[in-house]
Amino acid sequence: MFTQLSLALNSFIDNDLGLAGGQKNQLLKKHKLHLADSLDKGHWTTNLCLVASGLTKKNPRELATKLATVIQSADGVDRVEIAGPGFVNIFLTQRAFLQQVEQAMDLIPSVDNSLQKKIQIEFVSANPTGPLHVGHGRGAAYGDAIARILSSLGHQVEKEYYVNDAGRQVDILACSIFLRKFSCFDDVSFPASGYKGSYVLEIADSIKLDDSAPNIQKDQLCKDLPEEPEAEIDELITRIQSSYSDLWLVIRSGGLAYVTQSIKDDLTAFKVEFDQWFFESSLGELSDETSDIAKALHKVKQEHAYEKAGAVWLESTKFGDDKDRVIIREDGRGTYLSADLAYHKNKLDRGFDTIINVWGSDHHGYIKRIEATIEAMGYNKNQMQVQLVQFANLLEDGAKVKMSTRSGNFYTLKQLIDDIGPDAARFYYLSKQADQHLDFDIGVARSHSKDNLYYYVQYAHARICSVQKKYISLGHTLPEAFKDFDEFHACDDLIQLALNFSFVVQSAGENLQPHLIIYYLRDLAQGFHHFYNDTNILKAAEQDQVNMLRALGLVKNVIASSLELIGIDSLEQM
RNA sequence: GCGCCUGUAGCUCAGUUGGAUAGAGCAACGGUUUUCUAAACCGUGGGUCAGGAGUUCGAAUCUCUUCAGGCGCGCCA
Repeated sequence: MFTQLSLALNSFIDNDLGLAGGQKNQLLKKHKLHLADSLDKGHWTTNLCLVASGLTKKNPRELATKLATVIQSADGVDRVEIAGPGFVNIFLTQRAFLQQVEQAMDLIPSVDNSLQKKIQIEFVSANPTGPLHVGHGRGAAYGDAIARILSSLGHQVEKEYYVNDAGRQVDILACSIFLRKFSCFDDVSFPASGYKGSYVLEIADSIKLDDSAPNIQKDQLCKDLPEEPEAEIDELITRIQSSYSDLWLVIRSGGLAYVTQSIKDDLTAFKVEFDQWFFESSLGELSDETSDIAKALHKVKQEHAYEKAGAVWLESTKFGDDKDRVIIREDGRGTYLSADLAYHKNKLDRGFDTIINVWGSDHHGYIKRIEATIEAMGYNKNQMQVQLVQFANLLEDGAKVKMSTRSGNFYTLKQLIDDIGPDAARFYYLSKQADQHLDFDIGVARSHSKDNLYYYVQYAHARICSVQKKYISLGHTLPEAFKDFDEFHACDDLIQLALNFSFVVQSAGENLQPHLIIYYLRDLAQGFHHFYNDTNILKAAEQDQVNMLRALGLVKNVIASSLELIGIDSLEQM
């Protein structure tokens, strides 16, 4: 129906408005044809005449009168009303209205071939230095949801995790494991900047050494250390690397492998699977001229960099950054930015139309910088889109759950999943726009009470399943089409809501906002519960039963599909 | 100081590419079950959309400004 009505609108635009090309394009872009939010405004409604009146300087209601006659002649249109300042409300015949349900079976229309894009989404990308905590869960749920939504719309989507395995943080982890494995410190004197979580001990235990126990000179290693924590840990790393180089490498790679695997396991439990794990180390060494990182730096150094105080600076201010940035340190090592620059070059060279970076919102100051490096390398910064995800406050019965990483004592994502299940967790992570603060109350998520929106939605699905079962047990088969439906009105509101599904998905995809689906689910579930309480389906006239079951079949599919788009399984019974 | 984000009902938030009387959940109060799952439903009260000015046929939405809050501003990652 949408297509037919669009055609009618277009013919009106072409034949009756007499607009020049530029104005016409503006009109095509700005006007809307959408499902009415309430049936007393018709089934479909358009603001075309209001927008057109601004461009043609004609009275919107006069335009509407003309448009009404054009639409009136379209197939399936019962009547047309002009409302308010010039809205055109379109009422379909009941037959045409319900036939939309049959057409809606193909629930999500793919975008046109010409608009299909190759998209890469990079998300989570937490440092491999410990288990994922609940803060990471939101990024995981968000990235995975937009990946599902975009691919359902017909885009080609690849999910990637960037593993920072080359930096100092991993050295600190390796050092912490080393110190634990050989009990170099007690709990009190353990270096303040080391990782102190109990998982470090687990890793230490898991690493089996081939040789007989190595002889570690603890006194030598631990004496005369600097007071300052950062300097202390750096000094320890240096000493271990030089005195026990083979052992260091074994522990470092073993620790990294262990943590990476545990992150993968946690994500699997959360139903997030990545297509690609990209290791920072694969970009190579700066000293190796053939490496990706050396080549990328070479490229920007030629035109957009200079030397100052022994370091190499990128002229990022030329590309809108606040200040220039160091890319090669005084001591010759690269900065984090240099690795990221090479990583983004690598991503863009892989031929994606769009790369989406999902970052914690504390990184927002970094956006301009990375955009500048992308432009400095000669790419278009608009190919990259950064989506910020704000950290979630975890509450338990109204009180904040402590998340101290320093002590190593924190609520992990795995614990959350074990506690309330991956589905409820995903649901609540996505229940608010990603770049805004979220208060996530575990008590509510766990409860089986009416404050729990997750169960409210699932209950609607389960209730439909239950009615269907009962209906089948009475000897019927589920209808696949409406029957003699010209006068069937019992499910009008519900159907109107369900038909909106494909528009919601499109909007969620265009704006990268999965929370729109959550709110849609709530509205749809509400519409269903309302109908269900109002109507005794299995006591209705037989003809109506068939049609109700048909309508509920649509609603059930829409709920299940919506949930699937955010990575949640629908419940058949509760 | 500079930059980004936020301010909507008692609370938590939708609605922000300008559209029709600003919505929902919770909380409060009052109802609904011999009936397909009451994890549900119905009703009542509750708002200067932070304040002010502007643009427009029309502003919670756009512009300017004031106030309040959050975050970011390393040769860290």
